[in-house]
Amino acid sequence: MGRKAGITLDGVAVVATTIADRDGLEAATLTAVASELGIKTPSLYNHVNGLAGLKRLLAMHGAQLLLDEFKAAVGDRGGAEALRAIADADRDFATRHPGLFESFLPAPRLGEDDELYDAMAQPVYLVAGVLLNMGIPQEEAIHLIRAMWALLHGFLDLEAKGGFGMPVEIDVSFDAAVELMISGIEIAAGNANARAAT
Amino acid sequence: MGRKAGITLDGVAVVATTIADRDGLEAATLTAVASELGIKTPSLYNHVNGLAGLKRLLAMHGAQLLLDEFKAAVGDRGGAEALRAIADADRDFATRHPGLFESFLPAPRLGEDDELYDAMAQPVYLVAGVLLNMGIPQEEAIHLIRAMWALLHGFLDLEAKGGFGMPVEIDVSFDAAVELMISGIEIAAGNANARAAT
DNA sequence: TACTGTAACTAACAGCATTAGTCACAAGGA
DNA sequence: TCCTTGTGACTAATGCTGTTAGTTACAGTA
Repeated sequence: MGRKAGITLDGVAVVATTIADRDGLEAATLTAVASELGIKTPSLYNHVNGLAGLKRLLAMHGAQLLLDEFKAAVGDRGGAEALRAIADADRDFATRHPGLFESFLPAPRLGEDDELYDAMAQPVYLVAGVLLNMGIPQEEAIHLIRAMWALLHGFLDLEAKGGFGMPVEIDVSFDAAVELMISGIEIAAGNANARAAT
Repeated sequence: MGRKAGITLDGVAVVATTIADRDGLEAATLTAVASELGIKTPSLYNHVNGLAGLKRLLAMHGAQLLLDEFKAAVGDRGGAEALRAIADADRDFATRHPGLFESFLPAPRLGEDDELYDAMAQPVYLVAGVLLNMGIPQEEAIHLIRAMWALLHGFLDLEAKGGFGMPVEIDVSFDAAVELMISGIEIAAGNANARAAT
């Protein structure tokens, strides 16, 4: 006994992600993760600060993955096309990683866990960048980002948890909702640019 | 021992709601509820089918309360005014009953628990009624309801869980998001009515 | 008055997170 | 080469969940 089992923090994250996505976030217990890794539960404390630490690791892992996928989806596009790409990538992510996606919230309060806060803010900053590039002034962009983020989060959460009743034509609904939001944003951008031109 | 303690299902619901709203949904355990009621944990099984039953009771209670508040808020208004009233009532509800609000999702799959499914669908039907009265055809209304519902749910969930970062000007953001959605709905209603007039 | 159902109880157990204390191995320095 | 030290596994034990089984006192009804 006392052998090293070659366990890395990344390995823990991957195993926890697999379990969370397969069996639901609440199934990603210390016991389940340890068992999957072939070690006893208390040994996990050498890698992670209890259950809270495991959840944090999951959120961190998810935030980085989501940012990567956003960047890949956006490429060098901008404007409405970039927003559509982000929306689709977000839904794709939520579909492929339901457990990880769920671990995203609650967000830490600012000053509580700055590193995690920062990681989770990155995808939002990316959206912010798109809006600012469209010519929307910062004071206005805050509200539009929140609206966009709320729509995406709400839609995907409802979809994941069956809150839409019958799962009929949800693809159409998603596209319609995103287009609705994008038109609103484009109108705001148009107004802002018109003001700037005078 | 063996005395009746005069406990009603409604009493259980009220106590559970109080705890959930005060200390968070996860604090509404069988032990906590039983303790607050002055009985032992296993005795709760005479009223409620375990923890799942308690959560169900909470969701049921919340759905009915929300429907009442929606109806009171809407009154005999219609159109955009009704939608604004619903949005504000929803946010008000989420603020006053954070635990209860959280218990709303996950929704049961259709056929799994029809009574709860129906109770949770009522508030949605109310929104549906408003849209149909605005002249929006049913096929289109489905998508708009989902968008509206997703926006509200997402916004309130993010707000409750601190997902917006700094809590600055959230009132403004909420109004802006709701107005954005309502303009989209009004445009759709205008188009539909124009088509109908020809 | 006897009967029956309800709603409380005690006892016991399993699964979870968590803490404390122990021990084997691997690596680095004398 | 040997000794020291730190890492990362372990066992043991605790407390808090929910849950089941079996028991018992009371209230209302036949």
